[in-house]
Amino acid sequence: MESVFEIIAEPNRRAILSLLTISEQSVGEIERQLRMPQPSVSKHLRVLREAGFVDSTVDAQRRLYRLNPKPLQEIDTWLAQFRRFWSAHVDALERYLDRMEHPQPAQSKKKPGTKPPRPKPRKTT
Amino acid sequence: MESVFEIIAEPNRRAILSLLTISEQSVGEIERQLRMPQPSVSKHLRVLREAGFVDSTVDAQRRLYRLNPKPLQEIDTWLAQFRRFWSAHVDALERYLDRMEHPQPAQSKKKPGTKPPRPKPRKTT
DNA sequence: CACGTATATGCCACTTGCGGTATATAAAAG
DNA sequence: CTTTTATATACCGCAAGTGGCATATACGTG
Repeated sequence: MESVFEIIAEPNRRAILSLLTISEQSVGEIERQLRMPQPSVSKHLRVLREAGFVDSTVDAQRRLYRLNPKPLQEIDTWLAQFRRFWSAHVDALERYLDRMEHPQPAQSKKKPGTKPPRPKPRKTT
Repeated sequence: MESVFEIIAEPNRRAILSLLTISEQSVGEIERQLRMPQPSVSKHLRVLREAGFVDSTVDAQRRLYRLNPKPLQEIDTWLAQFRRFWSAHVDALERYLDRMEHPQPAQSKKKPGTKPPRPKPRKTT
């Protein structure tokens, strides 16, 4: 359970994280809303807490849990390297729309690519 | 191994995906660059292929694998719901810099929030 | 203090994924 | 056709994560 990716691999933990985007919640509230046994909730919260996905504060007998975005940012950072791959489609659409808006204005100079290199088109598998 | 999250939970698979951002690669090339045993590479590629993370084409005895961004977009979409949480820090910085630039101009009316609601400040755990 | 509520933890059984090794398949080379 | 190269698959053993259940801990209430 070292990496952030393993943490969010568990569906119930992802559900808890999503739930906490609404507002902070006690264990009991999570238990009821997600309809999962209390020990299970506590265990998953423990994992999330130790991995830094959530913080908790004490409110009498309750523990209030709230989201901590740091580890999720880490995942977002890892994803960054792949963004250019799906922006490829958008770029193609952009070029298409551009041609629609400016129907061949004589000989416009080709704009030097300001965006990161795009993956080559691929033949289907 | 149903969900995309479980797929990317495995470090070697993430390494393969990162490697494929450079260009398409054969099994042998991946094997050498990542220094992992060939059966291991093939197994992970199988998982990635069946989950739609990669496509493959045949080149004689070789199989060329290349990235397919679709499932990664899915992860990105899931992450979207948390983005407002880390933009919170940026907002705080923005407000700070704003105060620096405009040193208390009498009583400036509080600008109504145009951005999505921000999580409340939290007392430390 | 006894009791109820809220949460955490310990234990156990089960499943599943991974690494390793050997082997099968398939195409090229000789 | 035999051999070599490239990749896939089958089998096995192990480790780790998860769910379920019982129980411990801690706080509030009467």
